[in-house]
Amino acid sequence: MLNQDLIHLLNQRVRLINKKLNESLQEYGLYNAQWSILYYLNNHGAKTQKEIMNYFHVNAPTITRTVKRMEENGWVIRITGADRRERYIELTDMAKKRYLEIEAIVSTHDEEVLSNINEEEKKLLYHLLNKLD
Amino acid sequence: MLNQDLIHLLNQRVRLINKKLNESLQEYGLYNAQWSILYYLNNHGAKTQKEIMNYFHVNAPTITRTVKRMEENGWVIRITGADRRERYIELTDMAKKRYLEIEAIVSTHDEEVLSNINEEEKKLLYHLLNKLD
DNA sequence: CCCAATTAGTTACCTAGGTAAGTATTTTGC
DNA sequence: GCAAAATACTTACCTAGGTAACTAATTGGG
Repeated sequence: MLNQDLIHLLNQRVRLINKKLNESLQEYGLYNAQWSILYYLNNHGAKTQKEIMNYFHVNAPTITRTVKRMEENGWVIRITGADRRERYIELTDMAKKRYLEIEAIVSTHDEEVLSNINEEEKKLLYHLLNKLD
Repeated sequence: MLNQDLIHLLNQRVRLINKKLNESLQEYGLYNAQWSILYYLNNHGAKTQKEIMNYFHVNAPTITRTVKRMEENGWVIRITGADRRERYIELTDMAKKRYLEIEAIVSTHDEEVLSNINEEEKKLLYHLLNKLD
């Protein structure tokens, strides 16, 4: 088992999963990264970009961009905080309204991706991925 | 164990692995996707863009772009085949010369990534990833 | 109290992936 | 044998990730 092959496979699987998810989300004009933020905000309430950044372990410009697209498409609004450097990102009523419907679609996607893996194997996979440096 | 969490983790790990690899490759002006192609061509000889595409399960424009960058930086040359629609991509002497040195750096990276995982776990991880749809 | 350092976010520019539509060449079917 | 279909690649434009350098606002130390 070559290390290279394992990492290669990891990359391929993630590419395919995201491609498939994007196809499922297409009818909503949403993309995978945008869905992730929608999910996070719906379940944790309004957050600053810094908090979103830390949650996803992604750099600041990525959040600026993705949130901007979501704002343009009416999914979120940006509210300046008490600390006026901060921007709180909040779901719009439209986003809250459609959330469950979209979640159902994403859940179906996730189940398909993991359909050949049982609960124990999921735990194992999670455990192994967490061991990667 | 939520499906979502597992897929989320998968994405994060791949992001971090590629980020780290890019840092290691920076001194050569190479990026992860370019290294993958360098590796493939070194070990399999000159290939058409179609063959590279099929090997990596990636779309045609991605290969066009990445190969173009590699050509600009002197890593490969593109040779029109007998079928004049085809472009054979071939490593330059410079690329062949530096290959081993770069491979050593990538190997170190791969070993670091997998340092907490033993041989049996690697096989298991490989097996589980292959079960993803 | 004020100026330097820190922090939150933005902008500009890079690689890497995707789709859709186009060009040039080769194959195929009548 | 030629027109239609298929194939290899390219181009234009999209999202998503990265770094570096910037602005604006807040904090902290002398």
